[in-house]
Amino acid sequence: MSVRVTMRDIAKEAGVSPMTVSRALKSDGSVNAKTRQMVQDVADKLGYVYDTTAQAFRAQRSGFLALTLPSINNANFATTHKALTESLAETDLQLLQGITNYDVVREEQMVRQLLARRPDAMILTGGTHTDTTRRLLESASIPVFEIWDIPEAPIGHVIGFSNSDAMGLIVDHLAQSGRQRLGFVGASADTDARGHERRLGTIKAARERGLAEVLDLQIGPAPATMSSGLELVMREIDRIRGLDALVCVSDPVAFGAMMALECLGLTIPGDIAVTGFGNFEISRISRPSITTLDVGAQEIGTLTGRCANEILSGISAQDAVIETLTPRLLVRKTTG
Amino acid sequence: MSVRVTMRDIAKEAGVSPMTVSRALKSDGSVNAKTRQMVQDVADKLGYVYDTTAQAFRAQRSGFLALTLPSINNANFATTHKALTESLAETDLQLLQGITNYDVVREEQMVRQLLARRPDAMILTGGTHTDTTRRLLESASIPVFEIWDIPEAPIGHVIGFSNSDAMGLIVDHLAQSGRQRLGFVGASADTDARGHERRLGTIKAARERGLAEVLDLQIGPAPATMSSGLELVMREIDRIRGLDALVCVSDPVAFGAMMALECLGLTIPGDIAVTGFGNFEISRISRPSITTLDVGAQEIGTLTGRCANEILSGISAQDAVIETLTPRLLVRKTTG
DNA sequence: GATCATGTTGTTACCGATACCATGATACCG
DNA sequence: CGGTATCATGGTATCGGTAACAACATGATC
Repeated sequence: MSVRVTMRDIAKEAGVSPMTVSRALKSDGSVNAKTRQMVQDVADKLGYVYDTTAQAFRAQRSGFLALTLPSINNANFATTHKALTESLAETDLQLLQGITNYDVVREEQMVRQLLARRPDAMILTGGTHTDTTRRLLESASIPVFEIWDIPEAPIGHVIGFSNSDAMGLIVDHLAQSGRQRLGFVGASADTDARGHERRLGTIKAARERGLAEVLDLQIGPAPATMSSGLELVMREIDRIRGLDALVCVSDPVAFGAMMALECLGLTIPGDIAVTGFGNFEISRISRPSITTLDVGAQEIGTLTGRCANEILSGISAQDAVIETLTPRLLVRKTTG
Repeated sequence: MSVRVTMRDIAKEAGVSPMTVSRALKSDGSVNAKTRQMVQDVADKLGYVYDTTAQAFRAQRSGFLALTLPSINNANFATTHKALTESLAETDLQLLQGITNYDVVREEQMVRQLLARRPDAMILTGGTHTDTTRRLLESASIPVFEIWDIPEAPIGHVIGFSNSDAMGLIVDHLAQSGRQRLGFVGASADTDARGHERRLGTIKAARERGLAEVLDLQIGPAPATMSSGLELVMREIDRIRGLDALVCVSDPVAFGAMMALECLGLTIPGDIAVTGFGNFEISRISRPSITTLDVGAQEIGTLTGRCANEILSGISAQDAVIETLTPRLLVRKTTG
């Protein structure tokens, strides 16, 4: 059984031409019902498996939708991935993904590797890329989607939200509940462009609302995890004691920070408020539950999938889609 | 720029044959250094991107490593995925994944779709499959790996651990610390074969150690999440009050359950012990930290990647590899 | 009976990269 | 100087499915 069965084999066995086999298996209406059934039976008998590689090659259309993600180990991106997969379920598109580890150089490598598979479209998580990446994508002449961000210079379609503006909602809420001295906890600027946008947004919003200068607390290179939030608080507790709110770049970081704060005897939200980002499950379940932003990770995936499918199937025009989502503030127990 | 550049185009522009272009770009030693450089320059100038689809078609070898995962939104599988990706980084193998949603019928669809891409090997998470899936894989005559489980009837290679035996470690520990009346929290049997193995293992171990019959607490269909752990405790609190240990199918479930228990006024581990499974980050960071099992999710990925690469590159023989890992008990604060 | 529409099947060429073999050029040997 | 090894390059065929067109049979229509 080590040789593979092709349509030619089926054709020989069934006594028809390969073309008829092709038509029969594709349920092309132009083939006689009896012939189709016979071909189908022979195919089953021989254990035939369709060869998408050959079809993709011939049609010059791979059926792949390429996707880059910073990390697979992040519930937010996983949600987008899941929604994307589901909104593609009815189509013949298949996801082909590359993990960039929050690194634009690695992203470039992945884009190169993905483009070599001739995807029908490319979805990039994030709006920061190397020049070469941009060049590669432009000359690939396929639809490009940038999601999860609003890039300054979009390559093609955009489905995301402003990380900077989003922080305004959080800072507003903190200011309204009387907090004045904020600290921001996030990964280093060069490893997490998205997180850095949140940092800048927090600083800007605090300034606009007349709060004290934001204390910048950096936890090292991305990804920012529960552990990094916990360790940062342990390390910087002296400076943190002077604050009345800790704005965290994500929910896991907020949770880690909260565990450390409680361990050190501070009460939440009494002594200090804590906010997260992303509406991860932990923020709803933890005690106290964490005030956070829902950015519509699922909606991003669903919209992107639908939009990509419409463009690729020619239903909608190729005009650049710019879809700006508005994050939703979820006030919970960590901000009193 | 909408037509794609092929080796033929480069050949014409560089005044050589397509064959020479192929050799030059592949750094085949048999092409003159000066010619190679010239070809390379022309390729760069034209913005050429190699076509892996054509290469795969010609070579009858796709370079794909197909992988099925029950869920993308699970830190344990994500860890395996990451380790697998990393151990493949040096090779020319590319992961092609399908999400099964803990459903063997969906797995069959995914396997069919993945096989049509002619992968060089197939990695299945789990050891429970439909008959058709087994048949498809057998006639595909490629190396098959089943990971994360020890299947009763392996299809090919196996890299996993016994979910049933693993629970013995937890039950032992609970028994030694004086717990007698255990409850098991997990998804319904038919949606999570792996979780069900853990249920059976717990029941078996409790029986062998002379503990009370295990109370079976089912949270509905997989996946088992923090929310489902929390909701189950809220719903079943009356029966749970009679227990002195809650054995959970995973760390997130344990965390959710713990939050609910505390909310209802029970102390952990004073009133009731709680255990998790999988050594998710939450189990180390939460307060109290959660006693759990580390099953070597990373090691599974690394081993599988290395093994697949060795077999595919002909370094090692095709003999069936059966690699049984031994989970490691991590005693933390939820079991006093 | 000739003409034409319709339904079904077959033939040929092609997608892009490359294995295989052939060929020409150069170097080196006795 | 003829013969042969070595190096560099080219020509051709091929992988599996399918678009485009051709061919044929059948039945309907005038």
